[in-house]
Amino acid sequence: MDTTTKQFRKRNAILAYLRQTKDHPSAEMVFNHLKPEYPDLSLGTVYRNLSMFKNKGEIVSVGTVNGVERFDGNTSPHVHFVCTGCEAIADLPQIAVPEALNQQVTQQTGGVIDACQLTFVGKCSECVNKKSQTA
Amino acid sequence: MDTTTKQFRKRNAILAYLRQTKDHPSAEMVFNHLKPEYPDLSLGTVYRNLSMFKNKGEIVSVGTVNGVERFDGNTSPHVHFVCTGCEAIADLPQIAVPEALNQQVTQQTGGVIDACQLTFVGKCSECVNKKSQTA
DNA sequence: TTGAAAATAAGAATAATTCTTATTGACAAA
DNA sequence: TTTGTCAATAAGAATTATTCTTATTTTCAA
Repeated sequence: MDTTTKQFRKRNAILAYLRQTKDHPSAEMVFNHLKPEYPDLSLGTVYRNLSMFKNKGEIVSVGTVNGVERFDGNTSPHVHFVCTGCEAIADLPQIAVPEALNQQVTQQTGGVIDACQLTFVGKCSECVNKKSQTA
Repeated sequence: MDTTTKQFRKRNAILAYLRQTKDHPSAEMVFNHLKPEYPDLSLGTVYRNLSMFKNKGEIVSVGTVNGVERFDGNTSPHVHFVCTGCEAIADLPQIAVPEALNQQVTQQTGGVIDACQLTFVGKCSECVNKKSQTA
């Protein structure tokens, strides 16, 4: 019975979704997206696998918004924009972190740098408009 | 009885500690630090006040390390260095975020930028040494 | 003093995340 | 092919982080 096979490898579905989506979903968002197709999917499984993929470097955490961790299947370093209105996280692919900064930090700390996170926080144009409509 | 007075205004003690320390403590770290002096301090009170100070802009969140939020009493924007070994967060006061980046982002998004977080993640010199000793 | 409203805080409740244990898959040996 | 063993996977239980509810204290005007 091939449904039995389908029942497993939920791990793959989780990774595939992260890779494919342009959102930067939380564990719960991933769960909600996959639950219809995998009815006996557990939220714990989503957390466990996200954590495992993160450790393996297959996905990346882009920090937390209102206490909820968000993930990105795109591991190449890029800048993020977090909207405090709708809680969306968008990529800013055309902006790069100046390499000179890394070198400065290495010098100052005397340690080793693994990653650099640059995040802009604000309101996206949509939420700015919504706000002005209300007022 | 003036001990009664001391029993309250724990809020002030929380803010004072954040202002004075160079660590970037979590709610629990703040709780552990103040508990000896304020034996009936509740962890909930620490969370609530940290959240309130954050909203008022008197302190700032510097993100989470291993799922635990960390705070900074220094609200002037500066760069952080997170050590994944000892979970310490240090300031890098001499490094500034290039203003040109802000302008780029404003143009690209068409939205409003409230803040910019630049964080370097790696191992501090101490943890690098520890690691090589073990090997 | 006393009464009402605001401020403050403890403990209860909830939400996020991790741990434990049971189930399934893979695959070598019979 | 079956069966046994070990690794992989996952569900639900448990734990930890955070927020909510309700009780206590303070303030201050009457």
